[in-house]
Amino acid sequence: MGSANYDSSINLNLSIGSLQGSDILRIKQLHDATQQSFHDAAKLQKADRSTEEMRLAVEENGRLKRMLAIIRERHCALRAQVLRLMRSSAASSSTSMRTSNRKIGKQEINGSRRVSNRQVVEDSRPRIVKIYVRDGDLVMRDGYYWRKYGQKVIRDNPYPRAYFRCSFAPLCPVKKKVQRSAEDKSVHVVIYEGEHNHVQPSPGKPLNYMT
DNA sequence: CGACTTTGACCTGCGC
DNA sequence: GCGCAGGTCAAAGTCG
Ligand SMILES: [Zn+2]
Repeated sequence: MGSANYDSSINLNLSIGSLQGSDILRIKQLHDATQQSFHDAAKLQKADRSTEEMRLAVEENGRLKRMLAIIRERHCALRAQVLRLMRSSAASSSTSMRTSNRKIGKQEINGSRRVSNRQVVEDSRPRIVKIYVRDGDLVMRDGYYWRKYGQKVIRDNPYPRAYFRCSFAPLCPVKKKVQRSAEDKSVHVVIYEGEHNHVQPSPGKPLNYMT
């Protein structure tokens, strides 16, 4: 069931400002543990196919599933918190500008893997948050409900840009644009615009997804 | 049947 | 004013 290359689909590297503390570390550890367990489970299933082992594997699978759900929920919560933080810190943008407004930590392609991930390019009054999210094929859940209301092909970009509106509250003015990076297909550029006027719906439950 | 996508048409700001 | 590019509308379609 679980595949050995599962790690490619869960790639939570949240590195933002000063928030990359113990939370991310903990999630990473959980993730690694899950990965290890997936490996073990796969090995078990392949090694011998006695029903006892099978039962154990199924049991393990259930536990792992639960663990994964927890991880996902925490990841979702963390991401929402990051968004909130960015928005609230954007409110006090009078004297102290943030770090370099341009490129913060782009990609340091030195050895093998790029570590770039999320960066804020926040600017302007009406709370615009731009996020570069890289996560293979993990569904992008940010804890809100979105209704798609348009899609356009942007010049010099082979991939279309999708327009979403927050549909949790009918009066919520928040909009969201999603578009893929021209070069790296695994990078989505998400632009949040506006501020929610309602509480966040239950995080981690059924939400929309897109690829 | 209601909520959401899809998709072409329509609108708008901007440079020429 | 015209044309283009980006943003939005809304009718028709899809799904549970
Ligand atoms: Zn909202």
